[in-house]
Amino acid sequence: MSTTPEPEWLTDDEQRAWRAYLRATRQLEVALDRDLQAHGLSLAEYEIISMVSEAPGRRLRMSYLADMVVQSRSRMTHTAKRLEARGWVERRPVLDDRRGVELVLTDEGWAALDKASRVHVEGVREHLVSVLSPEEFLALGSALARVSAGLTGQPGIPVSSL
Amino acid sequence: MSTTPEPEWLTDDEQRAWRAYLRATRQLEVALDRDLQAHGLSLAEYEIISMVSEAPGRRLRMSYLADMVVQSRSRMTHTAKRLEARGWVERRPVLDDRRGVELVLTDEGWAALDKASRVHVEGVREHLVSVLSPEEFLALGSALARVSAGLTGQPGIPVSSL
DNA sequence: CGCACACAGTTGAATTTTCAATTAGATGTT
DNA sequence: AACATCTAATTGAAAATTCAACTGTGTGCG
Repeated sequence: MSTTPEPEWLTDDEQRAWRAYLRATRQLEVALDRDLQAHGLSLAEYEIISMVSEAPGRRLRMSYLADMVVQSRSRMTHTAKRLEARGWVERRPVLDDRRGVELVLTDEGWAALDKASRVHVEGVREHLVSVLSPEEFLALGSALARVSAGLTGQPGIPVSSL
Repeated sequence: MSTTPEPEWLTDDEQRAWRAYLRATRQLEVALDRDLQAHGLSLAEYEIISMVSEAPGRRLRMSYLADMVVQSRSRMTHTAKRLEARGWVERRPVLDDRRGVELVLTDEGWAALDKASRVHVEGVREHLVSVLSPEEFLALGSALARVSAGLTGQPGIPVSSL
């Protein structure tokens, strides 16, 4: 038998960076979530209705949304049900694809989003943007955009195939 | 009555950066979590035993851990219970402070961590580190370290007080 | 000392998320 | 047309997380 090859461990600097990443992203999530809670929604819910609000016709398909906000379809369904119960969205069948469902933002949903969005930007500015220089923030954005691209579409079986 | 002052909305660039942040961080979490699942633990659990393993005596207090990994104390308790049930940690009362409990990593826990850590670093390298230049990655780390510092210790009532 | 308050951790119920089917419709191939 | 396969979405139970209440214990102070 052969010994398992040692992976390339993180250097001290890298380790520090990675730990900072984990802690900061969680703290930020918690902070933003807490602020939104006061307006009756979670960050995940906010992201959903926020995306819907920007789409033409204020409507977006479940599966597309699930991909964008990185939630399982199942979770998307449950969350949509709750949002619907609050009267913030309606679910309507898609015309061309009879399997499809789209979420439509209601006026109440729009109003709720309007209020929440103020709190949200302020949080993002205060906790993230204002702490970094403008260049730093944009650099972070473009770095993570690349990370996201690398992670998109390649489910679990990255290599070999053919 | 007076109109609510408009908050300083994000510019298009900023908005893009922020969206990239949200999506990338979630995708990365999902990817790393998926890899660890195969070894029977979640990323959150991994972080906990990983921190414990580095502490002198392989032991760390609950409340300290909760702060480090950004989890509520309640969640920390539940998670610790599960880890204990798997035999990966033991819970022991702290000597000086009779309110305190510390988590001690068992040999089984150490073994599990040893296996999982390989998968974990590889994931971090593949999905994050390798996508960025070394400078970029370290810059991201230092930027987020500042974000974290800004978020640490200031619970919910940041201003005024006195 | 005695009291008020803060801190560490736990508990169990409510809520949310995950997980493993399941239904139904689209797509591609022969 | 008939078949297998894939995609969209839902369902309900299991598992994890949050939430609010609660038990002990440390701390500061009159």
